[in-house]
Amino acid sequence: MKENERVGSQPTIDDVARVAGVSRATAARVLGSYGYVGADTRKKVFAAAKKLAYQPNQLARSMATGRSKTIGVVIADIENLYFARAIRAITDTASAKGFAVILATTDEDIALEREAVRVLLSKRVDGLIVSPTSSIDVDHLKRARDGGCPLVLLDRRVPVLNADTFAIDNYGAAHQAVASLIAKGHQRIALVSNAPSHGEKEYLISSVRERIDGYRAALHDANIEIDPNLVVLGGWDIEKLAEKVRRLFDTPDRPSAVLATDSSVALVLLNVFRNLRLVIPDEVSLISFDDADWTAAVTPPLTVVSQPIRELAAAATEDLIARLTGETTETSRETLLQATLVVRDSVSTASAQQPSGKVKRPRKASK
Amino acid sequence: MKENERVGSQPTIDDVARVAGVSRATAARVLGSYGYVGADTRKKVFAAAKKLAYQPNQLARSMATGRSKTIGVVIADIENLYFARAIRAITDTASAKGFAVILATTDEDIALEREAVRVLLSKRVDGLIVSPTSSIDVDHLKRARDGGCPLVLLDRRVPVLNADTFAIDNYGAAHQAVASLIAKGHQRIALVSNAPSHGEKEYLISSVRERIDGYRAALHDANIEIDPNLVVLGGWDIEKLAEKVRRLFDTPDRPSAVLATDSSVALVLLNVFRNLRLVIPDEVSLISFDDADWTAAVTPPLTVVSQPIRELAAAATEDLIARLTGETTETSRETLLQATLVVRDSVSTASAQQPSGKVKRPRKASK
DNA sequence: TTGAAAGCGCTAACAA
DNA sequence: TTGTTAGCGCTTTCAA
Repeated sequence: MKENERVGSQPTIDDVARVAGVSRATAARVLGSYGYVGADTRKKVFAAAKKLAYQPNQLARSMATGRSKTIGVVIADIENLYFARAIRAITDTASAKGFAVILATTDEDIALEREAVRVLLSKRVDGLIVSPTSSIDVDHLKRARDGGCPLVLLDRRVPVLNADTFAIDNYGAAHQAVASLIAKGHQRIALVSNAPSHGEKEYLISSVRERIDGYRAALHDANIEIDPNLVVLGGWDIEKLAEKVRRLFDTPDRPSAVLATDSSVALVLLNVFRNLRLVIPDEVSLISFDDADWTAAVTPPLTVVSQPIRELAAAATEDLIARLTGETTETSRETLLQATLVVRDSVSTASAQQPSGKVKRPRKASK
Repeated sequence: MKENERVGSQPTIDDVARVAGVSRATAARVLGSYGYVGADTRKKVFAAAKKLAYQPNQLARSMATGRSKTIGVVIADIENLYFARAIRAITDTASAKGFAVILATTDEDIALEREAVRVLLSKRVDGLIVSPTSSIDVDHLKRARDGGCPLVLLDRRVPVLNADTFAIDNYGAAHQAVASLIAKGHQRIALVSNAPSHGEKEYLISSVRERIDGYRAALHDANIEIDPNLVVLGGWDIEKLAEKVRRLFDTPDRPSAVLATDSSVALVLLNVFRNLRLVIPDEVSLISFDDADWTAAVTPPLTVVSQPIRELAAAATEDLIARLTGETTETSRETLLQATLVVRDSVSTASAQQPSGKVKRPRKASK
């Protein structure tokens, strides 16, 4: 213990100034690297700072400048690999630019999302990256944005918010996937998602809505009649989803192919198919969104729609930080990245599939 | 725009006080819910606060109180499901207690870890949860702790730090897994990990070190000679690890069973085995740490060591917050949770395994 | 029960 | 080039 150090507490800029024999303002100038400072004054200050192991207090700095060098990230579920990758890209990009990341998780619960935004705002994050749970219930986001907190949307679009948006071309991706199925002769193609089924179409998160639209369009383009029963939505409830899927596939005129909107859904399907003793791709073909690391390791390796989520998230973060730094166009823009179909072995031509002992020809359909 | 609101800026407690017609101190008392305040004064203040949509500035509050209601989490890689689950449990637990979480990722790079700790400290987090990359290079952690920032270790132990630690009983878990393999008649059992191979044993992160110890002990207990070549370490490099594994298994006297220290390693093994056309469990048995969601979906379903990481992380967070709140014993303690072996179908009895056309080296032992 | 005033550690005019 | 000083928004003695 020496000089003016008080026990326990960290040294402040005043301590540094005193040890260096200069005024606080001067010390602040060299430590904050702004303004003019004489060469040897600077040296003295640095020496003092090192001697005291001075670490600037970001909190105080934030108070004074009004900027916290922190961004808030609001996302549904970090255990979902897709979001985990996003968060990883965000933290990497942010920390490379000197920003820290406060993470909040909502579990697709709008109340939690609202609360998360409130907390982040109270911590005075400089900006927000959010993947909104609802396309409708966005007042809290609007307020944040209007209150001066730059907002960037990731993965999901909310046009009314008029915010910079970074998303996948979900329509195109689904269209392409379904078209590839059709090209293989499939006609009865299902789409399975974890999203909520209740409420109006507008309530669906944009990614799922767009995938359904792409799915429909592809069928329509091929003059295949659309059977609404083939779109199954789970409402974020894995058990329920599994049950619905089981019912759909436990019939003679079951779909011959299915598109899963994310890898956790694919897992559910894999499970159901195993229980039903349906073999992929001989009896049912499968394409899933998300190139999760395990999709290539199962038997057979899964054909997937690979989404460039890392690039997307990195771009979103850079955009946000650019806005924070002021280097920005005023108008909000939307960035759409293309997904790519990674063909592996979970799709077969429909004609080669086993009708599993039943005659395929639909009779008077029994519901 | 009405009254004294300034454009853009958020209302402060002074605004509330003015609108309510009381002093700032009084307003602060009711908004911060401390001290004595008259019933109707309180009502007036609340009314004013609601009218202005007042949101307290946590930054300012932190400055004044010296506590930020934020904890820092330093972890290797969020894309690893194990850590993703940990982070999820941490954020859930923390936010339930009113704490936010700043996340930093190190990629097992000690320099990044040091930098992350520095940044978190400068943001004045109230406490730190870290899963240290090194058992040796921990000065930055020691300094943080000594500097008055409570520190809790997660998943990995560093005895010299003398910090509260929450970890799995890795020794026991590995011992049990290997013993179960031995009980099935396996003798040549490999252990494969992603951890770095260079340097001394002490450099290994504790989890892997302990698993290796448990593995050795189980072999030793069964009087099986230990072959150092059967422990392969990858150095966080997936490609290199795959190559090493390929070499190990592309020989006639390849191991008949293998223990993977995490699910990403299992993925590597699955890949290598597929290329080598080794079928599980007929030709090689596999047990992996981590009950990742996909492990039950592959063929065959994998026998795994399920680690209660969520419980562990939640307990760590609660412990940290308890320390922050002062309800704490002075001494540091260690919490060890048991892992459980989830038996599925990736292990067969050694005698049933195909020697893949080669004559098995004659051995006396057979129990 | 309330108010006045002194900080928390830093930045940023404004003077010197 | 450097120092003085007034905040940032809140908490918290100490008086009243």
